[in-house]
Amino acid sequence: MISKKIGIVDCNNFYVSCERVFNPVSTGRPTVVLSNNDGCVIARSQEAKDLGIKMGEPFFQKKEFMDEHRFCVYSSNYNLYGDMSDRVMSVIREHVSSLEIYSIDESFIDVSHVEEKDMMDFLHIIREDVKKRIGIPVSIGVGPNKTLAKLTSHIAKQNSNYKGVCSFWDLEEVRNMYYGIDVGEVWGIGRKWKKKLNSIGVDSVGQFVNSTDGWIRKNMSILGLRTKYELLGHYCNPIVTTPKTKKNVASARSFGQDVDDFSQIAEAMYVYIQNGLRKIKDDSLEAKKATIFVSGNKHKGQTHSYYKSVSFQKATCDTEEIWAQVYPELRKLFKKDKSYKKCGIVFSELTPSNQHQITLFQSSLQMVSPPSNTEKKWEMKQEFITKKYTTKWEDIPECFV
DNA sequence: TCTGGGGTCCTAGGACCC
DNA sequence: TCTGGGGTCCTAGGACCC
Repeated sequence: MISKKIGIVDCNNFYVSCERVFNPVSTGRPTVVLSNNDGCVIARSQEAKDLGIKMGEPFFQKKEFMDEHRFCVYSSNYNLYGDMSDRVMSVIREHVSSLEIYSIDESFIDVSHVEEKDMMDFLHIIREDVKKRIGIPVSIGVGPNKTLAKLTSHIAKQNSNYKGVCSFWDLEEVRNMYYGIDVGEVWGIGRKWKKKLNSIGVDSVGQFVNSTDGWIRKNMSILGLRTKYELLGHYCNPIVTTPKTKKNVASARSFGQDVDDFSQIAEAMYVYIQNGLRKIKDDSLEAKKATIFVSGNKHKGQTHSYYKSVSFQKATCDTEEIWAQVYPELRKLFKKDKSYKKCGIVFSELTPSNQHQITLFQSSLQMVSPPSNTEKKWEMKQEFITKKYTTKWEDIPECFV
């Protein structure tokens, strides 16, 4: 069997790095990017991490601290990050034959053709090219499979001597290193499984790979077992270069404040439907089913959450057609004596838009007019949003020489 | 005042059929 | 009417990822 060489290219502190390309003032200063509604921290610069800011920490709890330490704070700007991501990926693609975009800031690459002795040089070239042309720093880890590529890139980040790139084949005594790495660092082992493993005395990667197949299979399903075998060097999880067709498309948001007025919810839902449909149309898809939901503010102990699925007669991506069927259900879900913090829609049973099923009995739909504009209490808070530097003409930075 | 959003996969259990 | 086993399909829930 020819062994594979798989790499993971990972943008460092991606959202922060994107902001810094256009706001160099934040370079060197502790910097964070906030989730929608400026709710919690979802990206941190190294300086912010060093000051103890945690991933997912509520912003309002740290605001004062951040003011004191002269933080740069940004609302998330997904137009910018999405476009910067596309640019990073296309530079990487120039260097490899096979690339899987795994998330907005990560891609797996197949580098099986590169000799082990040449690997580090090869990785440095990619890293420098992305930095030079796009301005985004990346880390790269390479190993015999995805799980080990991820673990190797973790090792690279822990130790600055690696200068952001690390090859499994340059590491000595890998299996011994496993005893020094927390099992929770492994890709595929999350909080719950880590806790379960700890409870039987398994704390390190080394101990995990020595756990029995039976226990892992029973407690962590086939996925946990696959992770163990990848840590042992097997190749179980192939690179997927053609993007998988989506199975679900969701559009949901928390409101800027609690809302108890049906017209507000209806307007928000209408906007989210349009939002979701835009994503569906971009992929040339249509939906046969949609699930709408409304829910209370869980941080105020409100646990109410109501949802309802609607199956359409035929797959569609027509806003009015969907609204006509969703609106009456939304009306029924809404309870007058409750307040709500979030609503949304998940489209499922997606099919390519050119495959039209002929419907024999098309019942006529009672169209429902779109909601009229309200004062938009539901709109999300974005106090620190930057411009669409790369995707909107008016926002393109000017350069004075 | 203020606590994100969008995905995938696997499994157990219920419904239903023969 | 009662009784049993096995197969398939669907869904909700739970785990994971970023």
